[in-house]
Amino acid sequence: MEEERPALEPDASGGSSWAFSGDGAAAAIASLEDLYGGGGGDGEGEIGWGLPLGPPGVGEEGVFPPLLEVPESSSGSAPAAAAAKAAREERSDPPAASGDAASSVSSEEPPPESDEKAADTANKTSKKGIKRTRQPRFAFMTKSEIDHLEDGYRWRKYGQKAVKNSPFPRSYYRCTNSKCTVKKRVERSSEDPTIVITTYEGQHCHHTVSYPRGGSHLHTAAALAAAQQLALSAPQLYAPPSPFPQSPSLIHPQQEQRPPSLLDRTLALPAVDEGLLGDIVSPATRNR
DNA sequence: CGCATTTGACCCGCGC
DNA sequence: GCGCGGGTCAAATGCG
Repeated sequence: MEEERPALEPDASGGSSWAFSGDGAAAAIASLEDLYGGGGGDGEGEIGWGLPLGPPGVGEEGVFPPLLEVPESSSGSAPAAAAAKAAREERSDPPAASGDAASSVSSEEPPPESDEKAADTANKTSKKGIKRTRQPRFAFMTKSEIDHLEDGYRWRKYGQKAVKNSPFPRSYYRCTNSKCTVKKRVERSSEDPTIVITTYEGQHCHHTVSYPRGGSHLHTAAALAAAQQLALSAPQLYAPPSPFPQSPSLIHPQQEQRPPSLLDRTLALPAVDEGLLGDIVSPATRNR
């Protein structure tokens, strides 16, 4: 099985390092989808998988900037939490500032029915009749020992929940920037505890901070952020009218002298509206 | 003192 | 109609 060597090959350099080959990307993802492959994926919104486009330079680390993001519109079922979230989000969401970025994002998503629903829900609660903007999501799979990877932004944890079918809890983070409505979910793969799945939701309406905490493992995580920005500006994926503050400097974070034991590779996954893991896997890939 | 994290409770939509 | 699962809030606590 040499030719079909596992996409992920533990590197001898640290045990947490993985060798990666072009084709491996797909395989890696395949394996992951195998982990979450729940089945039930129709070829709805076909999504491609991000392949390692980064130069071999970062290969050792395994940073894969390219990422996919999925329009939630394709999924017929609106996330239950979404509506609920919607109702609450406005609660204290300063549409003023976020409106800048959020609005641009919202323009790409169909506010229609889901919004209607949300509105309906919001209506019930009254005083919350504000339309909520659904932000695109980006999921990344990173092989790391730590859950919360530094990505150049400051996050505040606002919740943690146990995930069904997974011994690992899911953590919810929110950008500390009051004007930023970006959220992040972090959870570990139940199948492979060494893999951390990070899902970003929304776009930062500000630049990264200067790593106040000494951003150690910032390299890959930063790539995620960069990739996120890239994806947003990628015409073929999405073309938000308002460009977000890109951080070119993050695109090649290899300069970071990464800490001893951290992620070694990151895969970009499309996160669908339906959920995290189960949906992260592209239906197309699932079908394979 | 301010900020971040932790943890339990609550809310909501969906599926059965 | 009920139960389940997901997501968020808010009070309490700890740390720098």
